[in-house]
Amino acid sequence: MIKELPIFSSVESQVDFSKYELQFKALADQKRLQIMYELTQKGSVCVCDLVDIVNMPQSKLSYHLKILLDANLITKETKGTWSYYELNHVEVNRLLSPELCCIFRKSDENQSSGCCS
Amino acid sequence: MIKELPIFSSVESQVDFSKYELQFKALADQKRLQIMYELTQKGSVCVCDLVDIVNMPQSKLSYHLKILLDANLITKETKGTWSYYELNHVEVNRLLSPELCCIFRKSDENQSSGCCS
DNA sequence: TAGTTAAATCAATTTATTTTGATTTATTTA
DNA sequence: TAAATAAATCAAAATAAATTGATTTAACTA
Repeated sequence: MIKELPIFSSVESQVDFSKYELQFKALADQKRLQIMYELTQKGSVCVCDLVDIVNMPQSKLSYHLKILLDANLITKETKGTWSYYELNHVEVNRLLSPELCCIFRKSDENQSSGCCS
Repeated sequence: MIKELPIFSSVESQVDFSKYELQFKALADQKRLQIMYELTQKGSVCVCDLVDIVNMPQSKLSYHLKILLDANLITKETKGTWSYYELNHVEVNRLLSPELCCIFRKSDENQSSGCCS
């Protein structure tokens, strides 16, 4: 069996995937996906409540929220002592398929698109 | 300042995100994203060529290919001694946004959707 | 058959990420 | 003002993932 010659350029096609790496890293954890899911369900939630919802020690939750925030997948608004977090729907939609976005979309806000079977 | 009472159920909404965790973990690496990109560009590529294309030692490449394969993001076909890998477009499209999928779609095969500006 | 090449696997090391509990800073309430 | 609560941060320990070079298995070729 004779193999045809490879057609490759040793000039590396350097596309910068660093932003995606950061975002996929943030998504690559069940705990963080659950946090995102709960934010989808409940809208805006403060850390003090989220601690009970996801059943996590506060410092651990804070760590994971920071990773999601740095990846721009959630947003934060501080009111006095409390910090409220929300899903960044725009960025999530930019990244994930309509099918997947559905998981992070409340069932009563199914817009235009024909997803969410 | 008085905070409203939390409305949460301590009954954990256990959605299973394990499959997504696996897939996002596979995507959460620039080297693997580059491998996927090259498979998109070149179609079906054997490991022996890919070694030069992505400029990686063989055992390292093999390790990363396995992670992508286990996540069902690529497929493998063995012909004799050679193993040819391809992008699993169906699965990638199922997971990622049209915008993102464009990165993993050859420029001459832009179908229906109005993406790839 | 002997030698060569392709590609997977292995074990050891290195590097990165996560968890933990304590501390800190800021804000609020009594 | 003093005590209490919210949430971020820190350093250490624990876990997990990636890299390396060597080895192995299989298939091809001379």
